[in-house]
Amino acid sequence: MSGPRFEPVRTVRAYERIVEQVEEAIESGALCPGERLPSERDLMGQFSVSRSTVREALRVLQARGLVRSRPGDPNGAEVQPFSPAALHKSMTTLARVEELSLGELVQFRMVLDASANLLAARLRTDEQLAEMDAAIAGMRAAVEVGYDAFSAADIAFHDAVARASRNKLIQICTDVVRSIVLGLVSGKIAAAPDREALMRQSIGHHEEVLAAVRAGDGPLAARLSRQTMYDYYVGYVPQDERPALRALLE
Amino acid sequence: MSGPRFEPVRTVRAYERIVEQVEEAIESGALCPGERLPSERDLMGQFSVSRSTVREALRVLQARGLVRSRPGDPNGAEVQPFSPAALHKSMTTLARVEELSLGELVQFRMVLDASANLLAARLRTDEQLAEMDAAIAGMRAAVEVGYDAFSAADIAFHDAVARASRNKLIQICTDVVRSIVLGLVSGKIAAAPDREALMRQSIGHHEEVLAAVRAGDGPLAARLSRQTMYDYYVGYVPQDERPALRALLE
DNA sequence: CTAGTGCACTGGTCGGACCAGTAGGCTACG
DNA sequence: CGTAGCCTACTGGTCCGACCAGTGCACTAG
Repeated sequence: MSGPRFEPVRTVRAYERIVEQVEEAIESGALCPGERLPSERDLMGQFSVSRSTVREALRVLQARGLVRSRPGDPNGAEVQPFSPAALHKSMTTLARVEELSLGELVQFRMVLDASANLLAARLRTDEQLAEMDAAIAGMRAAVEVGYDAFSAADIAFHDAVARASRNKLIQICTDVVRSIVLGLVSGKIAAAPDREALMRQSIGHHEEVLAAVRAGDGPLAARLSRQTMYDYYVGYVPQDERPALRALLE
Repeated sequence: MSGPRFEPVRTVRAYERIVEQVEEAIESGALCPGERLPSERDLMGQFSVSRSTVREALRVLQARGLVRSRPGDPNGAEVQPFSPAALHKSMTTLARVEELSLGELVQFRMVLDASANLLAARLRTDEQLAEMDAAIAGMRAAVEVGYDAFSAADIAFHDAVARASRNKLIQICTDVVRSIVLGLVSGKIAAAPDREALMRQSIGHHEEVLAAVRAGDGPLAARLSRQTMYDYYVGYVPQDERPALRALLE
């Protein structure tokens, strides 16, 4: 039997075709960030569809972070530079819907940050090293100011390390996962009675990590960074999840 | 001067409010996967907006993978179980728009896979070990069959390891990044003249990794897995990106 | 020459309409 | 009595026309 193998036909909605075409134009570089799409009324002519259909397509493109439209703008929707906002959104959703635990998130940060340090120890430039120095100086100055300033300086340090890894994926995932973790625990940290001691301890740890990066000792920097993050967050991770975190500390 | 600090008012579109409400209902668990939303005509009553507005909201929710609607379905849109499809989409966009290089992608896979192996060596169950055995047996059997079957068995192995890590984030990111990498190189691998030799070499490497996981030697499993992936993909990575990959091999 | 005012356009929203599907109840036939 | 087939009452997808509140720009009045 088995005649010609027919595939089930997928009915494609009109607005999906529009999304595909615009997406292709953007991803291929035919449309660059900052450029404008034609107005909705023009697009309905070009695609031979109604404005409702054009608008549904634009809503999807906007949800994916590719374009943005402003009411009243005499030009059409603006092509956006890529931002991890969409990535962030879907990962946040994942964290809430799939019940990603704080332990898993911290564990993932340990993996990413350790890798970034491992690579940074080999690939960092002197400028990046200076950025890390400045970030730690900022942390030290921020102890007196408050937790928010401290956290900002801490983020600056980890961002500098991530950039030094020269891997954009590591940078972006680091950023996304960190903001989710901080959203879960920053309130608790800010309210901790011994937060000043925690901050001072964290600064010492960061200095050790930076010394390893400066010395070009990647494995050491990775191990120290894992330990640093473990110590900083372990207090907020449920007891039964801690063994999984310790599994990363050799 | 400095009177009361006024914040700029953010004009919120009607459809965004709808998205927020439905999103909240899903993420809080008030709406579970498989449940149905009211029909669009019901929703326009509940939200006191027109159907166009309801539809734009549904388009956004659908783009985020939270709901799915079928024409003709007497029930409304169906709440979807979380799928990494949206994550996959935004990461693929990132890869195209931001010109994520193959080197960065492979490097990220090395990081993820090594971490998964490190954790799996400690946390794996006997069943998961059996799955990995079966996957390698499948790889061996598939050498004669062809590259597609081999690749499928290879994927099964890495999936088993990722599951054994007990970190959902690692599992999902592994899946997403792998499919992007395979989309870039699977054609080249399938066409490689020496692909049978490559497959046999890969099987040997996987066996070594599995032995380390079985023995509970996490660091060894991690190192071997990095080496395995490096050897498998290095031929497709441009010369100038290879040093960054080797930086992960200590 | 500048400050102010319209105007022509934008996107956001509304309401109504039609179509092609689907599901499930109803009917008529075996 | 059981079932095959039709029928209806819905669904989502698309279209149309309209109105509103914004925005940018050209034009005008001082």
